Amino acid sequence: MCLPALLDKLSESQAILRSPMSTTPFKPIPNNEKVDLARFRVKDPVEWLVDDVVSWMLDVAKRHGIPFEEMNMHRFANLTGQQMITMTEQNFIERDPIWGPLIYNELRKNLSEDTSVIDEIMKKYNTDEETVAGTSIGPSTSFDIPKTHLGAAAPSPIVPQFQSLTQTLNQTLNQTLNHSIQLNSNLSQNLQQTLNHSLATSLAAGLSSGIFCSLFYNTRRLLDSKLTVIERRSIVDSKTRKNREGKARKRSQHTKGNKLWEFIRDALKDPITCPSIVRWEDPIEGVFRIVESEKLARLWGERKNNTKMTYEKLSRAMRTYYEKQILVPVPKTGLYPKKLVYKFGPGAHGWDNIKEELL
DNA sequence: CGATGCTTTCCTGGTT
DNA sequence: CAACCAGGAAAGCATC
Repeated sequence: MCLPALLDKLSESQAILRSPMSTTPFKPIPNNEKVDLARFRVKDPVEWLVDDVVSWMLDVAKRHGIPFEEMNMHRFANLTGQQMITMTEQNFIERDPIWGPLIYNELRKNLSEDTSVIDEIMKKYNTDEETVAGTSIGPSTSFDIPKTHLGAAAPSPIVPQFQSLTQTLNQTLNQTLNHSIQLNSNLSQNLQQTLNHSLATSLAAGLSSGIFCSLFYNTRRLLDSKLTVIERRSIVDSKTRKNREGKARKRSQHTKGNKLWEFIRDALKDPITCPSIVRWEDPIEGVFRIVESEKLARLWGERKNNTKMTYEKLSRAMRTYYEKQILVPVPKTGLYPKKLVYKFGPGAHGWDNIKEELL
């Protein structure tokens, strides 16, 4: 995230507000530092990052002829779309007494039908979170999950599928979290299994991706709030791995994070490249597909400053990962396309978001 | 400066 | 037939 860069943009935005939004996409390099002021247009509000929120607000200001400096932009500049969706009109007014209602209404306009359900859930989530915020965050052995979080709530318009899902998730979470108190070393794995379970269940229930994103996001926040410092430390300690002889592992080489599989993993997280160039086929299993092979090769070449990179060469490098189990063969189940599909293996890490955030 | 790890390049042959 | 896959061999390059 590069808020300073955004604020720099804001200071230049007299010009931005006068001229039409640029429709020229930025060079699709993952993790680049540029701020695409039009990117929010191609995303659902629920997917907006902090940059997107600010871009959107600039757009609102422009459309309504509001001098952007009159908006309390800084009061919104640390919010993601997901967080913004959870806010009430009053929350908007608190942040900007003058333009709050307008910004609130503009956001409502952006939300699709699906998000009315998300909204309902998130409102409930917020209520609970305020309660949680008032309690001690210190070490605790209680992992009680607020009932209203996960479905056993007062009557609501939430669809039956969702209620069923959230009940399942509630049970699984409680089981896993309580079990993890005794088995700290397995905490990370358990959490991951829990989330995988929730994902599998939601997919099985045929829920829309919007609802799933909301659920997944809530679950992550919930788990985060429940993890104690001690537990986090135990996870970090477990990262200090040793080899089979018990000796400390040699410090890894090529620490620049410039490995091909990391580049692809990061491309799968970047809305600039995913799903247009690479996309998940099955995020639970780590199965992904290369959509635009030559474009991906070009991007990889740019990253390595090698204009001669081709997909043939990139794929050869990919195949060397089978030995190290960074990639593993894609199951021939017929579920996936036969070409351009790969699967992350135990040697790869960080492709699972929850794992990434916890470690 | 050598060892090491990670590609990169080239290649042959097979599959879709 | 083009595009992709599999993997051997060797070279290149950055880092330790």
